[in-house]
Amino acid sequence: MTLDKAFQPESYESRIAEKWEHAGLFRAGEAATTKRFSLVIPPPNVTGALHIGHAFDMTLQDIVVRWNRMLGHDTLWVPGTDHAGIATQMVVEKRLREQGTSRHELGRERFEQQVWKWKDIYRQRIVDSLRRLGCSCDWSRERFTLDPGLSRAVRETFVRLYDEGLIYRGTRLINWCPDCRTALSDLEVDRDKPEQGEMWSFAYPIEGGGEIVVATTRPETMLGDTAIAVHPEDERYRAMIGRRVLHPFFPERDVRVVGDAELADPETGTGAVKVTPAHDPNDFACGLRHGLEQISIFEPDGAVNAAGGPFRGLNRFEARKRVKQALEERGLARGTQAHTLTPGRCQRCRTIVEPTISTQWFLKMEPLAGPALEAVRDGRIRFVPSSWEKTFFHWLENIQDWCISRQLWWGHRIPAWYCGACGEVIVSREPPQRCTSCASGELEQDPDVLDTWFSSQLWPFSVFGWPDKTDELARYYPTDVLVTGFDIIFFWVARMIMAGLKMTGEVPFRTVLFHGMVRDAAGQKMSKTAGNAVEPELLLAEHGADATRFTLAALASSGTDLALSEQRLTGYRAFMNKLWNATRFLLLRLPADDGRQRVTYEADELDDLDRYLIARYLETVEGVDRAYHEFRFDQAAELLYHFLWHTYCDWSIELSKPDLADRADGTDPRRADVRRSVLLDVLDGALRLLHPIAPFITEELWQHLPQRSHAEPFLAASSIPTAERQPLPLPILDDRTELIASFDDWLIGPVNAARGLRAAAGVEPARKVTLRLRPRQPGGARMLERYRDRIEILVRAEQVIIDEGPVPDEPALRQVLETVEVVLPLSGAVDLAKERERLLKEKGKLDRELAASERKLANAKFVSRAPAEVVAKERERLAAGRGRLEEIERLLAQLGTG
RNA sequence: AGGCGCGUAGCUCAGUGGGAGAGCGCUACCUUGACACGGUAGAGGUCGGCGGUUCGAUACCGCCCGCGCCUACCA
Repeated sequence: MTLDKAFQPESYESRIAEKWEHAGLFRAGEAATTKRFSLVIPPPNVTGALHIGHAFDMTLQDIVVRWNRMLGHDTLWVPGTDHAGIATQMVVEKRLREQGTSRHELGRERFEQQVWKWKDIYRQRIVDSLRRLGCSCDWSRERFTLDPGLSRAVRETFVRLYDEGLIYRGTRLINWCPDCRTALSDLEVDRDKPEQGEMWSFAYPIEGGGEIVVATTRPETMLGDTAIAVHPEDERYRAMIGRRVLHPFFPERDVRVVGDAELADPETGTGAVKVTPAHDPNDFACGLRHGLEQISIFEPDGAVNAAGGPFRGLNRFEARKRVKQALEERGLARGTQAHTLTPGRCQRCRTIVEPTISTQWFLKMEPLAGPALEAVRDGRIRFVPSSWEKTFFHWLENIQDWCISRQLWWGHRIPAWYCGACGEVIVSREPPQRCTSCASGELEQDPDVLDTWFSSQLWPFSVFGWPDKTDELARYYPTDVLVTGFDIIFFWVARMIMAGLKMTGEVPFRTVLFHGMVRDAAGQKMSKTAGNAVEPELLLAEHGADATRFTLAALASSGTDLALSEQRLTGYRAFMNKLWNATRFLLLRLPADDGRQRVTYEADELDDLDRYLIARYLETVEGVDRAYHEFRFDQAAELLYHFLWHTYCDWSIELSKPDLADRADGTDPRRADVRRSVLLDVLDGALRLLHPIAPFITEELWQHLPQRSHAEPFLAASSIPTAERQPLPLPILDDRTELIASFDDWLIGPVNAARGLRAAAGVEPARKVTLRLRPRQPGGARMLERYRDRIEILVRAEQVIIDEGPVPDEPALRQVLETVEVVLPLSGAVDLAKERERLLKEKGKLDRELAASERKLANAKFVSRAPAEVVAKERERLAAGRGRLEEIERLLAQLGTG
């Protein structure tokens, strides 16, 4: 059972995914554990395939999920998808257009069938991608927002909120998309780039003489003007208040000058504002204040309606031209000025939104916002990072009612019926048979559907069967954590909190982990139109799921956006290959046949290297454990990368090679067995630690390791080492700090110095050298003696002389460490000038450091006010530095004379 | 306009009141029996600027500059 020479993720990932699923590892409720851990997936839209942002979000979730599962919790991750009303309807309509038909031609029922087909295809693709990414969801609990159960939750919520008076039907100014032909909520209106426009002025003649000049960016709306507003204190216009102006196209219309301190600002423009109550939010409010007539001038598609008289039938932009033209012809144009403005655009189709008076369903938000604010303020819900709380508070404190009805065919139909006989509105969980008021059977259901987010906000409990009091709901709700992007903090997170508190009386989750957005290598937003979007499927195919996940985890630092680059991916792919080969090395060094177990060993059998490796491992366990606790996946990834590549491969494996080599000489077989077992146990532990981030490769490699027991058939279902609990029989060393320091001082330091000298002298890598080590501390010779053999290997020395005697005057390169003077004698000539330069550089650096130390210690305030240990440390630094300086000066003197 | 965040090596980013780190990239050398998706050694930074607090500031505070995001407004 050996491994391929290079790691090839495609050779095992799908096999492992199947094994996991077949074994039912991710089904919650199977383990009889007391503590449970649950979360719900932010359901991807069935609009299309998974994008890289999803892959990132899902990777973070799966890390949390796998980590919890390995902690022994009954872990449930509920997967599912979202119907995404407007977005999905749009893509399907686009498809229909390409096929030369339309939803209107098909009719509602057949159109809905088409969308369901679309949904089936993309749900499958999404689910496949999630599996491929390694997501350990409980697939037996997959949900879709239009499932019967979830639809029932939507109706239940609607009826309850209606009965309480929180949901109401009203005629108000709403955001209308003339292209999608539906109402939008405030959040679905984007204001992106400022655009160049004009401020165009024209005059309204005043009845009885004179004129009043107004400026506007939308001249066409003057067709719906019903007043001119001026500031009541504005001297220029005060006398005109109450006067009638003559509408150029509708002279019979009663348009008057009104005084309105809120709308009119004397500083802006001419100080006089035209008022179009039916097509502007501020004008609408002004209209209510003054009882103005609201004249809607557009059809749902944005064309001018009958109220526009001669301009009827023109679209908004054509109408603008023609209105301007007509006003010019009448001599009423009064000039133009360049003006930048940022029009509101439909989030989905980018069409400029038309504020329109319309009858829609609304949800009162203020009564819901209070408890949500409270839940975050008092810590029942924790935001990570907490900086998002302010944003959340600000939005909820200024919240507006939510327009929840949409003029779409794809979504949850509004559970309201209208009586054709008496006009009664009946809101009901189930379709009513007769009018509750007049008993007529002539009932018609509201044709509209609800905003998608109305159902999404119920997701954390609707997936568990709410409103029924199911066992699942009792066990897994409230969920523990929600992992999502900050871009939907208002759309989704805030609304879930409000809905959860309102409908269940409990918070929907205890912690919200916000992450940033995935950008391209240059830090630019990814978009299909810009052509810089990365398909997760391609990444998985090219680098494997683990390298992709590891990259995303490593870049996921505290909620900020991340720049994903190909270089990063290849780098971490190389790491996976390194890990693969380290395991391969161990497996190749195992006894050929029956002895493929890890022997048990006693703590006193461990040598210095075993103990050093274990010490570093335990250090890593603690760091990674802390990082997972704090959702710092970047730190976990970094610690594991460093430990596995550098500590484990570069030092431990390299130093172990002689012990594990097939040698007929007197190598102690017991020693080799112990070393192998330690290496295997530490690797086993490291694979466990890494598993939440890189599940496939760790599972594959772990399956190849000789197991300590068969109690844990899968790594995915095994336990993870923590600061408190070690699943492997490694000793908890209590002298870790000393072990590590000793290794660094007497082995790693001298080896690095000697290698540096080799390189400085230009010694060919293959050439063996003699190395002289002169301990500079008491007991140093004994320490060096301990590491002599290992130093010999790593420095490629044929001889290591540990020398406490007087300094031999030989041609050599030297480096003075705090603990050791490392001497590389050279049989050939030493380039004296070069060596002098090297030592001078070292001396220069030391001089600067010593000067700084001396200055500090000469400062009476430092000595008296700084903590004693800081002062002591500084004194030590000074003493050690002086010692080194003396040595270097001695060497320089020697060079000068020699 | 208000709010939030960022500015540290060529790039992407960690980090801490007590002489700055990582990954990648770069340079030189090396096909050594786990791995060239590799190894060894190196170069590279007045931690955005100016003030303040402090014995000591890259870190804390204030102001400024630059960048990004969010909310609001935009006759």
